[in-house]
Amino acid sequence: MKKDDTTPYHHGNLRAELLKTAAQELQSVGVEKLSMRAVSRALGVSQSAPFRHFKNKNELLTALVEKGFSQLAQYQRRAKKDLTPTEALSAMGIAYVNFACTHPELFKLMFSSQIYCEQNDGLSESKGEAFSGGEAFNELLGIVEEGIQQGYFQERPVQEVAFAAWSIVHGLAYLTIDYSRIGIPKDATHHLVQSALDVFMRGVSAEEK
Amino acid sequence: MKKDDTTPYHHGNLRAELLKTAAQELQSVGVEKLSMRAVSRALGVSQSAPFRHFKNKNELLTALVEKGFSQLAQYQRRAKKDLTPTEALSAMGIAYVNFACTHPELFKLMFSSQIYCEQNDGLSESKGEAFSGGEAFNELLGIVEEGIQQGYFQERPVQEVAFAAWSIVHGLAYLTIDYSRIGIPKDATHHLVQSALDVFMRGVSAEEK
DNA sequence: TGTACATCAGTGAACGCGCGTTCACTGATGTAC
DNA sequence: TGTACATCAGTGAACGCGCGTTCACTGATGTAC
Repeated sequence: MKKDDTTPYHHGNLRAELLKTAAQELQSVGVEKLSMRAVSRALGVSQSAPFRHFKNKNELLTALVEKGFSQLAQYQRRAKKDLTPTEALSAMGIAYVNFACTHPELFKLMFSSQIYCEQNDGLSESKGEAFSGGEAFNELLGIVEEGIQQGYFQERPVQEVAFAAWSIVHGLAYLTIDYSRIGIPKDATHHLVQSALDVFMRGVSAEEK
Repeated sequence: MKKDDTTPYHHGNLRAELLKTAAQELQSVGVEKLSMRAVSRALGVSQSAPFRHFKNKNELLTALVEKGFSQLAQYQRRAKKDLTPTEALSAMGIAYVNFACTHPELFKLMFSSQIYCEQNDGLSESKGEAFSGGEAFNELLGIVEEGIQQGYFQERPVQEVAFAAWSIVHGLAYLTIDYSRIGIPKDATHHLVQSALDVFMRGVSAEEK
């Protein structure tokens, strides 16, 4: 056990560094080219070292995804601070898209569900919590409920509205990621996201325009 | 050259069969586990045979994706037949989601942009046409324009509305694919899609409600 | 119609690659008395 | 404070695997005269 957290031992806090390096590697080469060996190499450590900290590759990826989800939830929480439900919903949407654009490969991995499906059929129970983006979705449900109660949004089943909101930002996220190199110029993206959210807000709003 | 198209030669129309088998394989194992060798094996043909018909794996995948896009456009065209713009837009959205759910792996591959990015940097010009889902997006632009001109939809820049529409159905498609095994029960999906589209249509509609 | 030749569409062996994971090991760290 | 021992976190060699792709080949098909 280390007393000195600031200056780790010569053989330091490998687990944390593995996660950090794996995240960088993921970002730069994508999931399908992410290899345990490359991560080890990047850290100057033997290729078997990671297996002291993660049972297998899948477990490393799972840890990455979990970190991703909590980071996303953080983005959301920050975005909605001190805003009316209408503004908050919009801000959270933009935060979602921003997260996706800042960490495109991580974002895709988070939602690819390719981690659990391959092997751990037995562990399915945990997915509902960790993998449906539960925390972030709960934020969303909260805002929507508030918005309806306070008369900002039209009366509709909360889950339906939340799901619709999730859909549009999810779509925006994917389109922005996949088409940033193609077709759509980078600077147009923000405007397109904004106007798509406007359309959505109008669809959900209690006011008549 | 074959005169008898119905009964191909003993060594038949391999190219077409490769595409068909690759599509099945893609559907059942996903892109990252799709291998040329597996396709060859499935067809009972030597593992080098495919390379007579496709320069490399990338070219096979590209062909698959192209077929996918034209099939998607077909879904769209069928859906909108003889409907008002409002109904058509909604029907096309449902068709889009249906396509995605029927061919989830193909759909993901189509939009993953992992095909071109790896190698063919020189071929980027063609992407605008084939890969931005051009044909399908044009269908969409057409409907939106019509809808605005005929007073069904609120006045707004056509591209913006079309992009917003695309976003929501794209998001619905991805969420439905990735969460069909998780959380959301299969039969709830259709209802959620429908209600998300309702919200969107309200946001875009010219009528005040 | 028959022969000679070119082309086409397969075969099968081989290449080199990077990967995930295991295993016996070693040296450093932490703990008990 | 010092010694004996257990545990921990690395090493490096090796395993077996499936892959994409190449290459010299062969046999069937198509073409010209």
